[in-house]
Amino acid sequence: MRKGDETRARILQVAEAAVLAKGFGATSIEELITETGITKSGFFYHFHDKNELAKALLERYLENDNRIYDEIFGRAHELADDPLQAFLLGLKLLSEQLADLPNGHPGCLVAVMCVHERAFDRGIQEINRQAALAWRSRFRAMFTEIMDVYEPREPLDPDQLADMVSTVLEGGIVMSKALREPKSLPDQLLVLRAFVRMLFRGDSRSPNPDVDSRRL
Amino acid sequence: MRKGDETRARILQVAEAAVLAKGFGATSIEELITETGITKSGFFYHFHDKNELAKALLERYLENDNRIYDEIFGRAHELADDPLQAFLLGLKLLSEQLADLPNGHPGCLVAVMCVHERAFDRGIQEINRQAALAWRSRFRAMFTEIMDVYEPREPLDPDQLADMVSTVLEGGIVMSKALREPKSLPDQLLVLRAFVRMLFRGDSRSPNPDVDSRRL
DNA sequence: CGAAAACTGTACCGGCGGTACAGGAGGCTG
DNA sequence: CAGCCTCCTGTACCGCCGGTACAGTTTTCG
Repeated sequence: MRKGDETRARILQVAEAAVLAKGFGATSIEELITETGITKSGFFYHFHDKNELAKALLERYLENDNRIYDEIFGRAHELADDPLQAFLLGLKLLSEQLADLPNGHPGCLVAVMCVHERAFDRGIQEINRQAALAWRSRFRAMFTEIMDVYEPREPLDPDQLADMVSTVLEGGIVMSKALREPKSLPDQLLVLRAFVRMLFRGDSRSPNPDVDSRRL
Repeated sequence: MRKGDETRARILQVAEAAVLAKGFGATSIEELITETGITKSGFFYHFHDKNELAKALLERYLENDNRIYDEIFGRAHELADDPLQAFLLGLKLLSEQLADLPNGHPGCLVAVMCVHERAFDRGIQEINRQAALAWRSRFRAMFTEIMDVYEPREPLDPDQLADMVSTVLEGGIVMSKALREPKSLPDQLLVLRAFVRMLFRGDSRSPNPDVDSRRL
């Protein structure tokens, strides 16, 4: 039914903001129901316990997360034919989008679930792992595409390079929260961008190489 | 008194392991006292509430954290005169030490406190911020030392470079937990190491440049 | 209209963080 | 030896929260 889904979505929306702000344990069900305007019974009609809420929260978050990456890197691939240019543009667009958030990135639910780790069941741990693997394969695809055209200066594993993108995102979120400097996260992404550009193109002060001459 | 400090230390030790495994909210005081073999009253004699426990936990963690960095990069500076070599060696030693942990890195309390954020008072948030700033100044000192000798291929801010080390460490911890691959964290550190080497030394396939000829 | 979906209301349970307070063991000091 | 201080123990209690149970009510839709 539609009405039920709408209420459920409203709970998830309120819950996500609360969990990202205070952590999962510090978010009480009672506060969620007062904010969404339903009763406790209503809450447990939708989620039979807090663990199920966590699972739904994580799934919703990951859907949105993937949608954002699809959009940004899809647009980047439309604007640039060259895979390296597209990836570098994508990182830039992502950095800009993150810099535009007035209060900084609200936080990553994957990181939240990692920190709480054993407090959740294996189902959530597995979703988390699959999410990380999905990030890896997403960015690995970009790096192998780049490596078909450019030879890296250092022989780095595309899987590890791909993980580096997620690592900088997750670490950047943690650090910008610790530092209370929202700009830190987008800046770190740009540092990564500089590293990747350096890896495949070398010195930035030399003019851009003629890309097509190196294409297979 | 010595006896009190010893009990306090035992509580902190038990608490740290529990918090890193399950998060702060999921760690109950009752479980801590059964494991340390004291009573609830005994616990509240040492820490007047859970927030104070968190504070003491964080302070203890950061002391140890700083000691480890001092040791590793101190040794690296003993073994290598050149600041770049010393830094690269330090990253390698750190990576090896992290790879030797059988179950991977247990987790970073700074990240835990960041995730829980608003659940704690400003005192803890400030300690967290100071810790991140201390990491920044530690690694910035190394990068400015390196920049006195080597010119970077890309004009990167030493503060942002310094933050990159913390970012990769924090992100690597999150990612290796999400992936359930302990090796991921040390690997990411080595990727960062390759990036830094590339930034200051260029192509790894060319022979090592004569360092002294570039020294000021 | 009727059935299923989407709730509300009430009452209750146990665990947990936290308070209050009395008292006791053990060591140090005058 | 007395007395005090540190470092606890024991007991009793409070309120919040997650969760259960279940009966009843409204809303939605075929």
